[in-house]
Parts: sequence; C-alpha cells; structure tokens
Amino acid sequence: MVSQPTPIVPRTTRGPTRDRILDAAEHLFSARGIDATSLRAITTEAAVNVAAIHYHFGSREALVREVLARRVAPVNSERLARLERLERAAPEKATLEALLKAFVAPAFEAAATQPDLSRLMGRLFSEPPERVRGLTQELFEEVMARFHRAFSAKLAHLDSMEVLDRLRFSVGVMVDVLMQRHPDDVRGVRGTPGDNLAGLVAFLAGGFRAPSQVDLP
Amino acid sequence: MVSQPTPIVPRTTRGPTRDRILDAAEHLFSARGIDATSLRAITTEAAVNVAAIHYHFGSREALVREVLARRVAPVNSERLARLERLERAAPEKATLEALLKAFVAPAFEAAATQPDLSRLMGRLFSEPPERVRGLTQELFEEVMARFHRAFSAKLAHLDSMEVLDRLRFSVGVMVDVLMQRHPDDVRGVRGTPGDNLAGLVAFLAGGFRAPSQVDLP
DNA sequence: GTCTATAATGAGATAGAC
DNA sequence: GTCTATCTCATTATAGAC
Repeated sequence: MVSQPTPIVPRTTRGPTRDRILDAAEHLFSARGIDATSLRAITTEAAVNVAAIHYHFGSREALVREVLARRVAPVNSERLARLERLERAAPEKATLEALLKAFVAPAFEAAATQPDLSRLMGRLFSEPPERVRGLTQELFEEVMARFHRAFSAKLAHLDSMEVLDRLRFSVGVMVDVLMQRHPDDVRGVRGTPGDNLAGLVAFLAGGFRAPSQVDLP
Repeated sequence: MVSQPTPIVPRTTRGPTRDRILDAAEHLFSARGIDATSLRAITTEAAVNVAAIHYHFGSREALVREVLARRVAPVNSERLARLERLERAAPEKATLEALLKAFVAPAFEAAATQPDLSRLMGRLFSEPPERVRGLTQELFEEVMARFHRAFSAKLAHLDSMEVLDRLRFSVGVMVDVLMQRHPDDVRGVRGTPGDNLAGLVAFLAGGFRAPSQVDLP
C-alpha cells in the first residue's frame, strides 16, 4: 500500500450510519481502487467508527460486495429492460447499434448522474481478477448470457463463440472508457466518459460487423 | 489488503540478487497485482532479504518502475520496428490490419514466451490510474504518438481526435484480453491470450473502419 | 447501535555489523 | 552486498462499556 493521493476529509455526517459507510466506501473505491482503500479511510470519510463497519457488514469483503451490488444491480436491470423492449419492438428498430446501446448506455447514464459510479464499475473490472471474480461473475452472469443470445441472433455471420469473444472485447472497451484510464488530452476538459457514447457504439458496431475469422485461410 | 490467493514459495535461489528480486517481483505483480504485492512477498519468493531491495532499488516505487520498464521497453521497440518496416514497404502491404497487428502482436508474442508477462501488462493498466499514470505515460507516449500518426494517415474518413479515441479503445480491448479477465468458458482450456489474435485484429479493424461520428446528425 | 481501547498482524524503511 | 534487528506506522478485527 502506497501513499494516499488525496487527503481524506469527512464528507457526510447525515443519514443512517450504514448508508454513510456505503457512500464513503463507494467514493473511495472509485477514487483509489477497491483494494487500495482501507477501512480507516472509509471510517474517516464517513465520520464513523471502525467497529461500526464490522457491526453492519461483518467484514471488509462483505462491505465491498454490498457497495458494488447496490449500484450494479439497477444498471443491469435497466440493460435487461431495454433489451426486452427492443425484442418486443419491430425488427427493423432493433439494429446492432440499438442492441449495443442497450448494453452500454445504462452504465454511462448512471455514471452521468452519479459521478462516483463512473470509476467504480471500472475499478471492479480492474482489480486483480481472482479477488473479485466470484463477485463479478455473480453480478453479470445473467446480463452477459442474455445479450450473448441477442447478439448471436442478429449476427448470422459469426458463430456463438465468436460472438462471445466480441461481446467480451466490448466489455473491455467499456471498462477502459469508464475508468478514464487515458489522461486528459488536447481537448482540455475531458468531460464525462459518456460524452463519446456515440463514438463508442459506432466503434463496437464496426467490430461486430467485421467478417468471421473461422472461415478464413 | 486481503488474504493471499496462492502461497508464496521460494522459486529462484540462482543468479544475482538484483535479478532474483526483479523476477520475483514480476511474477507476483502479474499474479496478484502491483499494489497488492508487498515487499515481504517479494523477498520471500526471491529468497532475499528485505534490506536488499532498498539497497538495489531505493524504494518500492523504484522497483515497480524497473520491473515494468524491463519488459515494456522491448515490446514497444518491436512495435516501432514493425511500424517502420510497414511504412517502408509498398503501400498495398500496409493495410489497416497490418498496422493493427504491428501494434498488438508484439505484446501477445512476448506474452507467449514469457507467461508472466501476459498479466503484468494488464496489471499496469488496471492499477488505480493515478498511481501509475506518470509511469504508463512515460512508457507508452512515443508508441501512442507514432501509431496515432500512422492510423491517421490511413483513415481519411476520421479526424485526428476520432482516431485517437479509437486507438485508445483498442488499447482497452488489448488490456482486457491480456488480463484474461473473463473466466474460462465452454472451450474448456482457454490457452494463451494470443490464441485469438486474428479475431482481435479483425474486431479492431472493423471498429476503425466504422463511419465517422462527427458528420452525423 | 455506537463508542473507546486494544489486540494482532503486516507493512515500508533504516541503522549498523559483517 | 548482504545480513539481523529494529523502528514506525497503518491495517483488520474484537472485547466490552454505554
């Protein structure tokens, strides 16, 4: 564990202790990374005692789980809701771009209203995988399976495995953008990650439309 | 800091101390993440004393820098060498796919011969950005700038900023694949990340070829 | 439910002998 | 160059009073 990039200051002293802990943990996880955030940092920012965390959550790991589930669940629900709406609608409306947007947009929209969320989801995917693998799998299993089926139905030129690979590629790009891993550039103010949603969807759609690799030399 | 996923056992007792430290650190960084690896873990695996690290490198941070630079530098040199070769060759040989391969392949090829390297580079991009931002920028600045120019020259339908965005998207995908962030699937044995290099290049090429977003409604 | 106090552990770093 | 020994600090977790 290295030095702290930004000082921790108490933010909230309002609301139930449990919520203050969740809020502070979420903020710090997103700002510094999950593994890099200590319980002390959380209790300091939440203006709460160390023991309170163990009382409310039992352990650090259980707290991590709660923080993530609280934000990821609604985003995934929204993804599935949009997918269902697309599948009920006229087939000509359910373009590849529309499908991609249903998958990608909820994360960016949630991130736009909840600034911390943007990085939080990026962090989740950026932790050493084996530390959060069980959790991520549990959180995203259903969404991945449903969209895998949806994309497969729309992409006749790809076999099921190729579709899954490209879906995973897309997750990789999304995470990268959410994390804002690349430093600010000549545009000066970079804005929220979602500013470039159209560009992202266009890129991914192009990727999905690329010819299959299985029937090549 | 959470529990250790895998026990640390001394691996090497041969070679100069300095190299043993670098090797052990590289292995642990790649296996657990950079931030998650303590100096104690490194000294245990390297069968070396804690003080030796401070003698040879001065600090933990300097060790991190050395471990990464040792592996990243040759990969980037290879990238630039391939790019130059492409630019000297006949224009019809320098396809978008060839350019992408020059950018992506060196990492996967190095990863194939050096198993630890695969994740190490993934880890670098997955640490909380502000902890390694200076380092990553320093390590990749030249390669990014050179390929940005090369892609721009080849993609007349995109403006410079769009090219940069898509280049960054590509980095995101590459990191995701290198990290093997997605669990093993129905294919059973997953093999090395580079197994799907052709599929990855095809996906990225499709993304770059997608129409520009600037001249859309 | 929330606190104080403290235990138990592991971290990075350094001094000084060899 | 490498070691032992130690310092200082931060961490997770728990016990027990209120």
